[in-house]
Amino acid sequence: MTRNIPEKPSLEGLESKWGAVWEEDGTFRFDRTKTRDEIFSIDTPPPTVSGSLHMGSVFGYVQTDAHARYRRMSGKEVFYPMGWDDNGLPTERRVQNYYGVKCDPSLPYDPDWTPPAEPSDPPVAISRRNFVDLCHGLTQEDEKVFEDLWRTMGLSVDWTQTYATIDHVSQRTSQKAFLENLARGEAYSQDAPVLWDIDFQTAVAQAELEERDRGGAYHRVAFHRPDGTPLYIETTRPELVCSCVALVAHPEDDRYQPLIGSTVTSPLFGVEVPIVAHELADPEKGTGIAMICTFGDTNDVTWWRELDLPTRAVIQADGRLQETVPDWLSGHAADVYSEIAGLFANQARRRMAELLTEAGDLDGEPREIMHPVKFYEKGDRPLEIVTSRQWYIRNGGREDELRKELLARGEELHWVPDFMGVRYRHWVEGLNGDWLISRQRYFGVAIPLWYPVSDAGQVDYESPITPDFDSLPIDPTSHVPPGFDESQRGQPGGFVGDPDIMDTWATSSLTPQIAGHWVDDIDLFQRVFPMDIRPQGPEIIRTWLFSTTVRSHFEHGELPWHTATINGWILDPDRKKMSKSKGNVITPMPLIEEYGAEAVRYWACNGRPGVDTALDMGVMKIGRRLAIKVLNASRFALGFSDVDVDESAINMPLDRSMLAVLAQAVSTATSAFEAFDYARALETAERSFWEWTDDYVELVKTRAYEGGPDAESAHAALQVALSVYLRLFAPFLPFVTEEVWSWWREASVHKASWPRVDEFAGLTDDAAVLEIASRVVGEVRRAKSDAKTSMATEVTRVTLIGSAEEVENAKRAEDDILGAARAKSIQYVEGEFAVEVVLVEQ
RNA sequence: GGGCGUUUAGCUCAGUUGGCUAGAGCACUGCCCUUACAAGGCAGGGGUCGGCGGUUCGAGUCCGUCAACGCCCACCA
Repeated sequence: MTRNIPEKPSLEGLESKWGAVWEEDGTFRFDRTKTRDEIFSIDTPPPTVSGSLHMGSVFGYVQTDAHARYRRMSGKEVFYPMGWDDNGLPTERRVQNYYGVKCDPSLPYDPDWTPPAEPSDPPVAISRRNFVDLCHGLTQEDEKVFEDLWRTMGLSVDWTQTYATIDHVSQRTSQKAFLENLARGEAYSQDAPVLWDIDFQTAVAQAELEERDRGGAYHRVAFHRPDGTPLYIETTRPELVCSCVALVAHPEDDRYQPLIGSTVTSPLFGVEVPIVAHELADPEKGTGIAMICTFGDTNDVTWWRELDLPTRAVIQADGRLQETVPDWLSGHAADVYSEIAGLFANQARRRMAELLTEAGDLDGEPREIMHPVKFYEKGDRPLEIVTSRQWYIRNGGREDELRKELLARGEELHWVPDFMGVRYRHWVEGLNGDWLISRQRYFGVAIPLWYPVSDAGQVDYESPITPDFDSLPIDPTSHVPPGFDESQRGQPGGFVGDPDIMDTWATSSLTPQIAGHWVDDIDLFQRVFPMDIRPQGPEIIRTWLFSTTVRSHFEHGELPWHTATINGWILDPDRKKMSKSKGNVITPMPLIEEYGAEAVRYWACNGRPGVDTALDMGVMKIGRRLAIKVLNASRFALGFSDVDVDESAINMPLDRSMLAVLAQAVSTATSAFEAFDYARALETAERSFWEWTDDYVELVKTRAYEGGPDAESAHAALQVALSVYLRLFAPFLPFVTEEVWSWWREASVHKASWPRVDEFAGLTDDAAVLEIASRVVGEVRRAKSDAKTSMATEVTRVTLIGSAEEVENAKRAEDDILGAARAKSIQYVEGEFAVEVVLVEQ
């Protein structure tokens, strides 16, 4: 092929130019005829499309892309799909805000309804189906934005292999896997207290909790013993005195031991409650004796369950205390309760403090404290505990045997970096319950079950009716179970559909099965599963990584992937974690426009695996400079000939020495990539390339311009080296390397083979030749710099003082040294290394 | 309260199994339009490798301990 080298190569426009070519040519299209051992499969994280774009999104994906490109060049067929996580609460919340709507499942579907032009305030109530339609529509727009970003960044995903966690295949996969879990007894439902978000009005799982420090106050409240003496407890939740079912102290606490088994009455309400003993009661906290309410915190749930206490719940799903007076209160107690009925917990708390004070049962002023309070990670108000029927998948939180098996999976998984495995272990060891997967929300995969209704009108939750696999996905609120018809919905002798959806993790825990088409293309699935790598962020080890492991363990009896590569956090330039709440999120597009996609990629690939990395425009500038350098150096290296020069021309010691040095770099970069250390591979290539341009290129210049066979050797060596450097950089700088490749090669550099050391067989000489030549020229440059003169200045005489070996090696590159030094002659003296330079005749 | 990670030049970071005067880029200083590159090149100044204590012929690297920062987990009395 004839070389076609532009006069003034530039980075401008390369992203769109090559993005279009790759799409057109199907460069990254997956070839499914390959077998499992020939394939490298990636369980790409589906980004939450309703979330904000920020540099954190770019960071990990680019690192993975670099690795994918390495594997592709190494001869693997890379299965690199892209998913969109559009399922679930984040999308619902975005739709609510974007259009000013809220979902009211009691409303009928209105096929003609269109969203208001401006977000409506207050929100318009719409039917569940209208609401879900809006979610679908908006997520498609959001997905487009992400796809554009990924394409601009040059991710080498196969864009024909995309999925969305709410699409047909995902729903089918999710429902089928759930039904399999149910059939094997791995999924079950239970009516029990759960952590509950009062704003979203849904149950939440342990994995979605976070604790936030909130102000509270210890209220020292008097209960009364039969003889009237007060017994003080301390509580931050005096509004729950009406829900108190017992007081609890540690069994070995001498202060309270004599009271165990006796009763006290609650203040204001006069309810008689027992004093019980349990190890969980901490003698150090408060007065050492605590009030057990149903339910103020997860401790209460434990005590209630283990001590078999009655239930006296007043907090409703909306977070308010119920309006009607509870049946365990009457007379004066009922009057007191009416003071707090219908209030939110925090309002009731203040009122109760006043009432307790009036009654003389509050000792002193409430004592302000800061304490950790459980929140739903996406929520704004503290979680309450509400009893409700929910679906669970076993995860070892309640069974030692399963927990051990899942811990063993964590050991079996190859973690990069390895210390990330500890986070998995700690999470599994710390689980305190099974995985709650049902959510009382709308936009998600339905729990594919109906329940029979008895002739007496009772719903039988213990005998769910399941759909046929072929009918999946189904929506039990609109589809009818086999053997029934719609008129029997909700009727005695009929059925009801489960109104709940599954949590988003219940579906995204199946991404290998979804991307690999487990439900509808088992041939493809077997070619890609178990996947090679799962790249992801550290914060979702407890959710995504763990839940995917659980599902695969149950469904396939093996790990879903061989290796998990965990990326670090992105910190803002002040080294603070970027988060929306801090308002320091930096979006990628402006940076890409300013520095170019390759500069941003360079920055991302400079972050070490798993290491938190600060956003640094300085690093991006270096990346941009490197890309420009690649263009210019390539122009030089290819500019001596119109066609390829035969490698057999490479016979000059300096050229062969350079190739020996280059072979070293190839070896190092390759082993770095094999260890998933893209950053070291980049650093190796970059350092080597920079030395190549600074030293070798300067040394060879004079000879390269002279013509003749010695020049041919240089031309061929430059060409071989450039071919290697372009391929070493291709995973990191896909656009500029492709551009240069196209000047003199037919196919894509991304389909070229990763450089191998055996390419240099027969082309190398002692690396020491280039090394000594570079040192001598370096000393000459220093002399010129010290003399404050141009590097073009002629040198009268150079004297190299060195060992016999150094002298010998220098002699083998003497003409090149003289040319680069602009020297007329060089003399050699044996001794300790030094270079004497005489600039002008003395 | 526990766990993990980080701490190396003013800034952002390398430093693979312990081994010669600790590296890079940015920033700073000086010089240079040298036929790939002046939105560049060349050269240079700058570091008690967080503190303390060990192991060793030798420690940025291994061990102990303390501190700061970050993240994760932990029963809200």
